[in-house]
Amino acid sequence: MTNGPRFRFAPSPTGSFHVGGARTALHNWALARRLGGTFVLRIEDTDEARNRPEWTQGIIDALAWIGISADDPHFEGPHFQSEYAAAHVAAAHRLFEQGDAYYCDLSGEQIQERAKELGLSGYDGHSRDRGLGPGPGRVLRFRVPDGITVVNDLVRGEVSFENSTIEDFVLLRGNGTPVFLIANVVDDIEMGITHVVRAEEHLPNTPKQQMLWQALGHEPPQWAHVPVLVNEQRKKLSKRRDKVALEQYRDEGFLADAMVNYLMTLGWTPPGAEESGSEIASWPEIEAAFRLEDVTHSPAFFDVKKLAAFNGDYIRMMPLDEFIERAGAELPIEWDRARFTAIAPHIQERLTTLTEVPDKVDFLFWPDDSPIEYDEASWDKAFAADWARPLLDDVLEAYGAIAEWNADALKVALEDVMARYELKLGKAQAPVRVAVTGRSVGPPLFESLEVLGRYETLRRLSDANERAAARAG
RNA sequence: GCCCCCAUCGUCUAGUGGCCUAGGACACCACCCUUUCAAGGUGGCGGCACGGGUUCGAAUCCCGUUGGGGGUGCCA
Repeated sequence: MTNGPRFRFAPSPTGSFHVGGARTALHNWALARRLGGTFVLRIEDTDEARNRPEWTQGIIDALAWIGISADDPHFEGPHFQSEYAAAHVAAAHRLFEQGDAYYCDLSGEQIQERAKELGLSGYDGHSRDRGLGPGPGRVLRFRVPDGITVVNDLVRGEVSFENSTIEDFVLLRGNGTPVFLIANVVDDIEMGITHVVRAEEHLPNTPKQQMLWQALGHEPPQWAHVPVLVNEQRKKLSKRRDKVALEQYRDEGFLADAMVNYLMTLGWTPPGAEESGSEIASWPEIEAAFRLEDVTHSPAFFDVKKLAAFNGDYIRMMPLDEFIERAGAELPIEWDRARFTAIAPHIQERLTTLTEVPDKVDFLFWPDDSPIEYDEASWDKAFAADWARPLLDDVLEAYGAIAEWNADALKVALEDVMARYELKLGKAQAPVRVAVTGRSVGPPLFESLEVLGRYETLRRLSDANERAAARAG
């Protein structure tokens, strides 16, 4: 608990954690920490249709993954909106008693009919002065006052709304339960929230909420509406169409640091990016520099390609032992760790995500004497030239005679052979690589052979030789 | 329909009236390096939506147009 400004992040539990939510959480978190304030987590669980207890843990875990730790002194919560239901209702009743709200007994169909007749788009304020009291099936509506509501937004400046365009919105449903608008405001008031930083889609709600704050006798908070994240069609990222689950990116081998860094570059630029020629920035740097005033006003496309580029950078920046540990976790349990450790430095700079690791090194873990699965396209290309088979033959002989089985010796031996064919290393290594790994691309060849060992290397070379002979014949 | 927001390279952005012949990042292309593939280096392609103002001067200010997006529930 701190005395500074109080921010809040108020997701509704829906099963997976949206990357857009992660971004706004990060915004709130950066500000709360830098300003010596508090990040309040509130679970908006009042919609019973979509709410399960395990979703809450999912949110906490997701936040922890991106560095928003419930153990941090700047973190408060989780609070549950459902636990404040009595306060929501009480506030609504108070509004009724003050005359700021009134009951209405019109059904949805009736409202639509009236609107159609009157040429309006929504509720016409039919019950404003009918003096109805509470009763079953009656909703409580807020009496929107005349005038103009000006929302002061930290990212957009002043946004004004003509109150006449805002209909008298519902506070309490026919069954007496509160709706989001009032629940949200009452919670924010109860929790002493000073800054509401959320996605732009909430901007149209804001005048209504501001009126509620005022009617309830409080100064509205500082509002800030950050632009939404969109897909390639420029539509708001949605769970239905788009890949938005943070957990999914995590499972696909994306690093939290890369995700956080990338998310923060959407709508904002880390300091010094232009001078350094890089948008890579550590969280402390980001936290120290992030300001709502600097956030862009237009929606940003969530570009997985760029995320992947960041991820590759972050993998390369990892200390080797950390890389070995984390990449090793992606490997099948039965694969020999020492063997992986030996090849690890050679694959670290060749990755985009951690989950690619097994495919990069699998040839080192095939059981001895098992048949090699060749990629046919690679094979055909590597053995197309007529020198390929004789060269492989010579390499097999030369490697059989190698005294010290290490990368340098293996390279020298191949260079001796290829000289006879007047080939360059780039070409000469191709048949050897395909023979041993089954593919035309992979980690540096001689290091791979060193790790693979003499026995398997010779055996695979020999197998390939036979196959090449069979095909030639 | 109505309300609100937005508009710089394909994408993310820098830019707050002269420093802009518009800068960087991702992507793409070429070259270099090279043991394949990467990584790295160098270079290139590519943008201020349009039209009016204001001003000595506009990417930057104003108006309009067009185009996008969001909201418009007894969901959150």
